[in-house]
Amino acid sequence: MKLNRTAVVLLGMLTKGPLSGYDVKRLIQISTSHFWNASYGQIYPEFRRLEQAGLVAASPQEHGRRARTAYALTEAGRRALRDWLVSPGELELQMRDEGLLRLFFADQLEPDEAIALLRRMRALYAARAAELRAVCVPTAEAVAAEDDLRFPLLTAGMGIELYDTLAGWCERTERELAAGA
Amino acid sequence: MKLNRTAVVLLGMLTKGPLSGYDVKRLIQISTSHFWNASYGQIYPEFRRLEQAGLVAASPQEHGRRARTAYALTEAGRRALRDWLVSPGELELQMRDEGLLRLFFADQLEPDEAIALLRRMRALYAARAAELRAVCVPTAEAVAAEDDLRFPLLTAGMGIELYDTLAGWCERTERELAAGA
DNA sequence: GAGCACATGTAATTTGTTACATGATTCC
DNA sequence: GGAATCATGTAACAAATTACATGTGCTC
Repeated sequence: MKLNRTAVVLLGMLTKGPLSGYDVKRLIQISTSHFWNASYGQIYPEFRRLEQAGLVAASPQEHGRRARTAYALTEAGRRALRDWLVSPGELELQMRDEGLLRLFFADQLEPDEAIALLRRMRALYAARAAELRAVCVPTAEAVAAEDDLRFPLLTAGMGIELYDTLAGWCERTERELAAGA
Repeated sequence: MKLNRTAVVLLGMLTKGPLSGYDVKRLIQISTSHFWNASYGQIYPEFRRLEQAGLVAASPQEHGRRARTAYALTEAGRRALRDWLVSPGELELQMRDEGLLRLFFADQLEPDEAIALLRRMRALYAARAAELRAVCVPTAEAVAAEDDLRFPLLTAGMGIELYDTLAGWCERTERELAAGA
């Protein structure tokens, strides 16, 4: 079975223990969403496909009176994940930044409108950096105890550096534009 | 008519003059693709929708003996673009970085495999930075002459800074992991 | 007992990629 | 004249978002 990226995220999240679709979505939100996101509409169907392929095992549970399905990684699933992690080929790398898209066409705007746009962008980057900082604090403590959050902490750190860089660039560019106008 | 992002890219590219689908694709490749991409499968159908909405006007041309359709921005199109550029709401911001995704789950890897991954990532970031530098050189000269490439040059500069930051982070992290192992 | 956050999922739609088909032009 | 590249487009498919439907438990 050829793994798509959603499948990879699901399998990867299960390496720490069984999870439901909802659990995974919540984990993604605070961790990988900054570089790879997935919605319910992808998660639940993908779990079923993975089960059919034998890469995860469903274990129906009770949650109040409501049905709930948690999935556990199988040995085949763990192997498939490892194989994917070391597979060769182009690493997909793609960004969608509506702020930059607007800025690219900003010669259609008045100077003050362009500056206002840069401020909006900066606020967004700063907010993302703050989010990541918020999840990093408890994570850093947990890493001291056990080591398996090391790489999540690393990627979060990269995100912080990235967003800080972007916010800084906006600030400088705001000043440049203000001076030029 | 509600503009989707592909429509915005098309209208924006036309502000400098009439273009065919192929022309636009080529322009996107060397400019916006770093923060907003579009494929032929989106471009050609979107041009037809924009024409039906009266935001662009088709002018069939000869290109050798082969048919070729170039589109020009109409006044309505220019207005729609401007309206979108100043419209409020969340700015979409999303990244898909397969390298980071792999790194996030790298506790499933051997230390040297993780380091090899970081090297692959760094090579990719460096290549992207180099691409952007290559288009910046001629652009910077053109800006000196006329001013309407100012914002494209600005966004390219941001891209360079971004990719340089990421490449630098990889290099540092490679060293850290090597020391820790 | 009304409202809200938590929780689980599906269906419809939109968006985006990939593979294909075709022809013209250029360079060797 | 053969291969590579430029050029124009469509159709099939895959991926992703959004809106919806439903129920539970908590708090005011």
